[in-house]
Amino acid sequence: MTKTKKGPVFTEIALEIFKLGGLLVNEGDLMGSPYGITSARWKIMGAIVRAGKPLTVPQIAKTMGLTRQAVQRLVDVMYADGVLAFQTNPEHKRAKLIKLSEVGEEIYGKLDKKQVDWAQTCSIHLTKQELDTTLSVLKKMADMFDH
Amino acid sequence: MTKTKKGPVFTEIALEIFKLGGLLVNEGDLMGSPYGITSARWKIMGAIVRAGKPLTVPQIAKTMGLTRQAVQRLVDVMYADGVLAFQTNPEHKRAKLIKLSEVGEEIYGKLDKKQVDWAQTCSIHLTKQELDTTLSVLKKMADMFDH
DNA sequence: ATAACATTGGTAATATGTTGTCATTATGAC
DNA sequence: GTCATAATGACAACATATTACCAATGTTAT
Repeated sequence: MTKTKKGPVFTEIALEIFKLGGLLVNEGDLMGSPYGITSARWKIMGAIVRAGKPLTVPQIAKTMGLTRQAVQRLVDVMYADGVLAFQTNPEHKRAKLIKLSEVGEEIYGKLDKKQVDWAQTCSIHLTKQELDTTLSVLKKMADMFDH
Repeated sequence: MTKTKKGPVFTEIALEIFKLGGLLVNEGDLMGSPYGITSARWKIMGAIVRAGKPLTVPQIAKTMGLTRQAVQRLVDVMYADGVLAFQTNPEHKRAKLIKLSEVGEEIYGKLDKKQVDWAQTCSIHLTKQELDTTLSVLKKMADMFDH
């Protein structure tokens, strides 16, 4: 009896993550559309805000699990759109630090307020324990593949 | 006291799902690369196999949570590559039924074997209960946004 | 200091996915 | 049967992401 029933469940989880990824992008796009912000751009802003300090492009990429090229592209268009600002990096001449512009800060504030309400509403029918377990499992999964 | 601590955890879960989505695509691409199959194409094949019968493009899209256009594009190239085959639909002249070709069946068989081992290995450090709870939460989340 | 190596930015090609639009074919109400 | 409506396929424009490559800049070992 080497078989377990865990493998198939793991597979179902993977498929559900694929589906949910798309659905969550939709949700984010909807919430951000009044401000011209897409899910991808919102996540860039979030990575910077959550870090509590300006970040370089590779640092943002690392945080989000994306390639630096993908982040670079977004950062460039978001700078052009005026929601991000650059700051010279005292420790590195080439790698500029990225922060939110004043406009970006304002937009992010409104988005974040919306998002907090959204998350609270979404979690009404889920228990704290269920959510904690889920987050713990997802983190373990990410660690498993993160290298 | 209207505040709960569930919202922030829900938000963390959403961010983890974004990251895991990318990591899982990588895993699938790696496993499929010996057969020229990417994650996206593998999932199309999986949707058909798991249905147990040929499906139309919109049916595949519905199953996977994608738009029919995205699926149509993949189905067309996979037909050109010879891994999918068409079958006239007795109940609908316009919507052809899609099934795996013989080559597709053979490739899928090998992929599936690999994937079963992979899922079992991945779930070693997770309990059945953790996995069940996680799947349940993810499904509830998907239902929440599925309309 | 210099040489080897790693990091960063930039660019291009490709894959995946969305929205929007149009024409065609099915379906259903009457 | 006819007409309004829905579903399907086809196509285009765009957004997001990857890999691959090159040039420029930093870092480290010697």
